[in-house]
Amino acid sequence: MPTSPALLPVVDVTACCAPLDSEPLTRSDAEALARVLKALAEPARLQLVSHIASSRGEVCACDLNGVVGLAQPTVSHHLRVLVDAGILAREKRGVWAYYRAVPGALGALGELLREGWTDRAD
Amino acid sequence: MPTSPALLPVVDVTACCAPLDSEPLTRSDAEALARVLKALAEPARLQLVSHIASSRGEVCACDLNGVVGLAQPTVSHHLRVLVDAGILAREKRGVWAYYRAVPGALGALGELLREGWTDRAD
DNA sequence: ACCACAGATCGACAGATGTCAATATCTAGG
DNA sequence: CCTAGATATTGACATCTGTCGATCTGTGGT
Repeated sequence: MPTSPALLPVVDVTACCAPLDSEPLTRSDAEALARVLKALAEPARLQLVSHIASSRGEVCACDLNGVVGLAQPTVSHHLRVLVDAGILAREKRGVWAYYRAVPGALGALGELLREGWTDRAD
Repeated sequence: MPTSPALLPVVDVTACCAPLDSEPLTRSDAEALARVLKALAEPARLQLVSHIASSRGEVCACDLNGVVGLAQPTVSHHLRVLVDAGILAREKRGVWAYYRAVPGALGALGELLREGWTDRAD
């Protein structure tokens, strides 16, 4: 296999813990969850993720440089953080790098937060 | 007025923005969202929130000091961050402080993240 | 081989953040 | 009023984090 081998880094947010309100998080679960949340908890990264997600499919890094008003190394850094967290996936084709949202990643995170808080009215 | 007046700080995460994958976040929306996510993106705070949420109802601060292995001022600091973010609400009765989860807060956040990522398979 | 360009990495720096000891504030009893 | 106890606030400190300029690493074309 010539090109990029991995396409699913996927941090296991879903495997991290129970719905969050069913039982208290252990320290290590909390650390795992915090790692992913930290990756998201930054305005520029939220804009990048939102831009990529709303365009459905992949986005060239060259387009992302313009999205937030930051220098190219900074954007590259933010994208790296998001990839490391399993939120985005990167594929390099030729000179260009394409980013896409990892399917289940943020969905699982959302579920985790939503579970017990939306309408627990019983 | 003697006692505590407000009981619903409630940061408007829900009013912040569209489902996140429908259109790119503006800078200010991203900043608002990041503020709330930053409050959550810390292991100790996640444990505190989880502990409070899983016990349904209110929890005395005196019980929370033991939950994470941190000094009392540190726990107080973390709780303050969570209250400021609209995730927890505090009510002081006598010498004791009771914390509870703000009903819609994290639910809305979860929805926001979940919306476009779970199974967008069309 | 060379050049031009896209993107990643490095090094440095300012500002934010988590932590705790010490102290302050407030409440309830005596 | 004074003491005891529970939280909150302050000050200091080390670490983490976002930012950018400079540089490195590739790829594609000539």
